[in-house]
Amino acid sequence: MAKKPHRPLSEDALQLVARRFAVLAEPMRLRLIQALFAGEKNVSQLVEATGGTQANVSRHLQTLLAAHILERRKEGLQVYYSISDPTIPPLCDVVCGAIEKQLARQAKGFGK
Amino acid sequence: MAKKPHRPLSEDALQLVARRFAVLAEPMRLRLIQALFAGEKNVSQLVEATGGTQANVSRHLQTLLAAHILERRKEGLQVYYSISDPTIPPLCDVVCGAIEKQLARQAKGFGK
DNA sequence: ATACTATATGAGTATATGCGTATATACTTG
DNA sequence: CAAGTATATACGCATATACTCATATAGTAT
Repeated sequence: MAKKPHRPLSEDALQLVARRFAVLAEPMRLRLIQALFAGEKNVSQLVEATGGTQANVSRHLQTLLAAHILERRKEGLQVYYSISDPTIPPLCDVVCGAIEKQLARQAKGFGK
Repeated sequence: MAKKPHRPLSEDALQLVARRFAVLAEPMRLRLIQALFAGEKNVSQLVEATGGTQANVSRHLQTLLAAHILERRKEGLQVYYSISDPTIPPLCDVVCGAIEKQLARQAKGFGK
């Protein structure tokens, strides 16, 4: 089975892809994901790592959870979150690479 | 030079990454990108391919252009757009793969 | 010049979403 | 049971952005 090229996406799939990108389009959520690259953390640790408020961190964690990007594990009072979607790290790598090129281009004077 | 793992992103880089994801978080823009996988097209062709209005298609094209995802080429009255960022196809592949898994999971009854 | 075509943009409106404050829920301990 | 701690959520406000309609701009042709 050869690798398929880009087949057209159904309308439903399109909405899901857009939704997935939207979930990743918030700096605070990216901070959370980044903090979790090192391994699972509980909410308090994530509040500290990101500098956000507890309410806001919790909200964003729910968003990432609903998107099946994170998973949670309860241990007494604490809730530990970790990255459950293996496509997230390579995804971030690709985008970061593109951003770095863009930043490098801008550093040289981006008038083209 | 070994491949670097995930180094922490600067605040600026974080904003840019978030912005990039946001640009990709609209179904119409994904439709445009998808239509352009096959090669460059002018605005009228993209209007037809996506089923959007001319004004809306044009606006989204400007957004993609500003994000350095597309490039434009004028030929008389027509303006031809094409994908200029080589990271876009692999990016879409990764996300589409994840979405397909998610859809497959849902299809089997997603109560876990 | 005028008329026509292709594309871009300004204005207004509707919807979505992020954040802060306060409160609710869940769990532990005494 | 009450009190305390960790996490989640409801509400309201402010802002961002997608969309439509109308118009502006750029280029072609007569």
